[in-house]
Amino acid sequence: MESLDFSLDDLSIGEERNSERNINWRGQVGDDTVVYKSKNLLAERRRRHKLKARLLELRGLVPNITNMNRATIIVDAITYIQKLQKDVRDLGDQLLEMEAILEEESKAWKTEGIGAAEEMKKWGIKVTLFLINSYNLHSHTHTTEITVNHIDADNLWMKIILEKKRGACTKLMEAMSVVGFEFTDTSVTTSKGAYLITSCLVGIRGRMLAADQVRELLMDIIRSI
Amino acid sequence: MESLDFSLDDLSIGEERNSERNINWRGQVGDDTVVYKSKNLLAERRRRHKLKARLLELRGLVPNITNMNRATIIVDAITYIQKLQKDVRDLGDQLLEMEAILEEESKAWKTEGIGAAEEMKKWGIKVTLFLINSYNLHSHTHTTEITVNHIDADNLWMKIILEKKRGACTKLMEAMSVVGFEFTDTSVTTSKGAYLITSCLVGIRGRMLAADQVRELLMDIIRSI
DNA sequence: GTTGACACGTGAGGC
DNA sequence: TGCCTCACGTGTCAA
Repeated sequence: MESLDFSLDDLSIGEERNSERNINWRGQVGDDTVVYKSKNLLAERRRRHKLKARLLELRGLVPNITNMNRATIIVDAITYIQKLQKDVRDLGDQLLEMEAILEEESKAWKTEGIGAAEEMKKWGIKVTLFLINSYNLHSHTHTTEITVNHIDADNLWMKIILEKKRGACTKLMEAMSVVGFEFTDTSVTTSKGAYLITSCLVGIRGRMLAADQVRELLMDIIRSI
Repeated sequence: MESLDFSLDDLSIGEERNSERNINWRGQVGDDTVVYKSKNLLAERRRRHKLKARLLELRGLVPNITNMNRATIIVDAITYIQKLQKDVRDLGDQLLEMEAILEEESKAWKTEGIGAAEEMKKWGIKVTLFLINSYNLHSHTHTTEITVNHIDADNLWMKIILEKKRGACTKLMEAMSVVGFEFTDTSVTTSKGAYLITSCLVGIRGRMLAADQVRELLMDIIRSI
């Protein structure tokens, strides 16, 4: 359609003079020189140059240069943008994952308290030991009460009410550490010959036992003390 | 439009053959029909359409669309690529930083408290702690704060903010127990490289030292750790 | 009426 | 040679 119109227009223009707007006229100068006149000739030239400059600028941004062609420049830019978008997505995911890990670690730091697992366990033991030492009564374990609840996948909250017995808590902590548990945010209170121990239990990541199992474990340990 | 063009071109091409290379000539067919002849007319048209398609595809990738212009499409693509590059850079930096932190934490985990002071500073813990304990006495290290108050004749209340260090708390407790003190109602919290220990100190009856003396004792112990 | 943007056909030049 | 790419001038349409 357009080409048909153009051809007709060109025919008319070439053949006869037209005074319409955007008047471009081809004046015959002399015998063989044809002078082209168009009002937007210069503007069009500027536009073309600008576009070319933009394209070159775009090409300068793309590291993977396969060709100088206009089409390939754009294609390269497209693939580059896609790669960048993918990179951003991947990096964002990775960063989120890292943040989650950091958050978890920071949580672990906060709850765990003592840096090394061993240290923490010893720390808990010491606390318990001192509490034990502060009261040197002997008794049996028939008043032991143990509560274990899940906080999340890797953390348990436990409460133990335990009759005072020398070294009991130490051994408890040591035994728990042996099987991979650590005590964090431990609080020990003594009252009327009993310990009240509340603590967060941090298990080995991904290998946390069920609360009931931990409770049984604690029971066994206390029984063996 | 396009199909019409193509058909027209095909028609024109089919009508007459020209053997000149790239030479297009306008032949009069009949009385008023002018047939344009160029061998690359169709190819050029394809090329233009392909370029346009690429541009549209590029535009489809860029979220910030200001205009449909060819130039603005490219400009938008340029700015978008720059933004993406910046994002990638920033995310990479952030990720590197995160990895460094993780590395540091794991190192600190391994070396157990060597970098605790730096970590405390890094997290701004020291400032907070000093603000909290600014009225307290200073010990030999910047990051240790000790407060000791009398509760009654046989009991002291103490608070220690201590840089995390392997075995520090253990040794502290052991040393205190050696000289006849016991810890009761102890709470230990660790956060970002610091211990916060609050405890009641029970001394041997009738031999309780003054609070200052206990504080000095604690400082000596900590200093020796 | 002017301006900007487009598509078009075409010639030139590079593999 | 043919194919491909580009720049150019131009007509047309919309703002």
